[in-house]
Amino acid sequence: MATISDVAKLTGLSKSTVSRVINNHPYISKEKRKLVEKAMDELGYQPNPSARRLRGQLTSTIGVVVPRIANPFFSYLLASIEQTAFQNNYQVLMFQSNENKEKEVYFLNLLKTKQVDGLIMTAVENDWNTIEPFTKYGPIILCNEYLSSASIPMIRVNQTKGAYLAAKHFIDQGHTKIAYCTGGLFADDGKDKDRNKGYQQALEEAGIPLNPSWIFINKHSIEDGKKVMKDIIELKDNPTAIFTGSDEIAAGVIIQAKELGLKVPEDIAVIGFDDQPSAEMLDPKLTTIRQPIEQMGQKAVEVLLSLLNKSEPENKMPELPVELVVRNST
Amino acid sequence: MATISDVAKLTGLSKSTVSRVINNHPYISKEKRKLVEKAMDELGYQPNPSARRLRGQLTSTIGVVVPRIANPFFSYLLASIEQTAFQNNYQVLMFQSNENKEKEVYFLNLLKTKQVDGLIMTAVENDWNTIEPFTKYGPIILCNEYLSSASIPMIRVNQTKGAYLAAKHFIDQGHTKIAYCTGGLFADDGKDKDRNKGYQQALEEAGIPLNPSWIFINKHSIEDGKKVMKDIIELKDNPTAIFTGSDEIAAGVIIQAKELGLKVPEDIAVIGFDDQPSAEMLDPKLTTIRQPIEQMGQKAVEVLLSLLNKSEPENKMPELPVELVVRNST
DNA sequence: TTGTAAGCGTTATCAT
DNA sequence: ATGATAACGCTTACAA
Repeated sequence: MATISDVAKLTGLSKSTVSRVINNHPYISKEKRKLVEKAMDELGYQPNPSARRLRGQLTSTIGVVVPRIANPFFSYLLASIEQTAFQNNYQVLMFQSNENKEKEVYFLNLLKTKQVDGLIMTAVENDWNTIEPFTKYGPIILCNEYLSSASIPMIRVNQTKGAYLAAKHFIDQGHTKIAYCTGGLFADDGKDKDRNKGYQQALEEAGIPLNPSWIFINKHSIEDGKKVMKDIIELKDNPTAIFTGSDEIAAGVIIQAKELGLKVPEDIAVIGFDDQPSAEMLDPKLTTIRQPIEQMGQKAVEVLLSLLNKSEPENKMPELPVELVVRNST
Repeated sequence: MATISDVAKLTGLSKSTVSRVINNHPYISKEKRKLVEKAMDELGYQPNPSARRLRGQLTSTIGVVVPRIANPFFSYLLASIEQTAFQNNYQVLMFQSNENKEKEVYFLNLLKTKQVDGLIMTAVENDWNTIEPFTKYGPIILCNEYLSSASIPMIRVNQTKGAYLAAKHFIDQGHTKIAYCTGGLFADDGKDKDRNKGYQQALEEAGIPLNPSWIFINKHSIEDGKKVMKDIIELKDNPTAIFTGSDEIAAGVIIQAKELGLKVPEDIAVIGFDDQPSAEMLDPKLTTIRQPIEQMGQKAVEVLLSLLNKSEPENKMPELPVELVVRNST
């Protein structure tokens, strides 16, 4: 590996001059610049990032925490983040928290040791009190996640509107018995409160009372979706429509419904959330709420980088738009 | 951030002694060791990885190159790699090549600058001559990818057997007109030659001649699958079965077949490759070849780490088993 | 415009 | 068993 000294030696100049060329400092004669550039090329020279980092200069790596990368939502988000980061000459250190608090803390420590310059968290497991102390070592931002107690940038979509659109769509179609799944609890705080609010709001506007036996909490996977459908059919009073928290749950619901001999949407209408490729694979194709995943990742990187460059981002709390995509499950 | 000097100062010992404690050197009195450990704890000391790296010591990051992380196959693979790496105290720097040769070279350079200690490539864009020179900076291994000209470890599944099983399954069901999709070319070398071989072998054994108009090359996505199905229906002589190169292509084929009013498997039987969650979402559920993705990622990390520790891995070229999963599309 | 030298946090070598 | 010191590759005062 060629070092800066090799370049200096080859050109007969000092390390400082070479460094200045590398870092695009002003006040360098054109001829020496050319000379240095030629030498760097010849030697295949690349600055050593560890040295730069140690010296307190250049930042180049951002960390991204996802719960599980195999979840398509997060893999799409990561794809967008990596791409945007790369365009800005940043690399991405990727972690799965696996919904494990200790692992999350381990990652946060990487900020402390400057392994990463900043952190994008797409989900958080610990509470804010645990995370807050790490913010003094580097910027941490939330993307997709929401923490009401935190005061750091959060990139998110208008979840309330998403849930509202879904419920409203059902109501417009004449449904009044509308079930609801959430990944968290049906409570007034927590990350799902916005969606809960949207759902409630639409019902309220239409004068439809809430039926607690149609609310399903802590649902995430395809299997959960199947289970929900099984539970629904056991109810005395069956809902005619269900708004699931994700396309995955929706998939489970639809698969199970068909297995039970039910017709979608005639017997039960289904709306998902995310608009993943699987939405098109399902039969009937899934009506769902589209999240602007690509935009979310892009925005997250932009905000983080502007924080790293000490310039305040224009908007630290952008709220990205959601959209109802009507297909055949409603 | 506390440094080693802070610890030295607090204990009244030298940096050397502290360093020895950190690195578990022998010949340290129990009492000083305790003393140092206590101080490190108090200060919340963490060794600075950049410094260690610069000093040519400790390694802790592996790089993983995938084509597109949003592709479920690769997101599952990455999930497994990250998890295994974490269990071994390694971090994962993740890159998407986006099938771009230059970006790939950029990543390879990270090995040169010791940003990553080793590299797992799950697909390669450049040819071996371009990649080979980088192997002198650190171990590079292939996982899922195969390069006949290379002599580095390759973790892969028995692709030949996978394709053979699929074709054989069709034949056993009485099919003789069996179409085939590949991500590459239908040639004697290249990454898909093993699958091509398996397909041909099964046909040959059954005395079925190859029909070139049923061979589709360079197929990858759902859209490609739809296109293939459209092309098939235009043929004078229609195949009755198709072995696609991935579950994604299979999804496209099935979706399009239904749109064209064809019944799967009655009018056309379909087999995918991978066994992704989407295989269960499709209607009919997809018969497919299951790859042991989790095992692949795990094995890849194990081999890479043993290379990093200079110990030869027991088996540098493991070939993992595939399996036919019969569902309703055949 | 260019060069000299100090220092970032570690660990290895050489003393003691 | 412990300590002093140099070196890893880089950037940045400061000097010239």
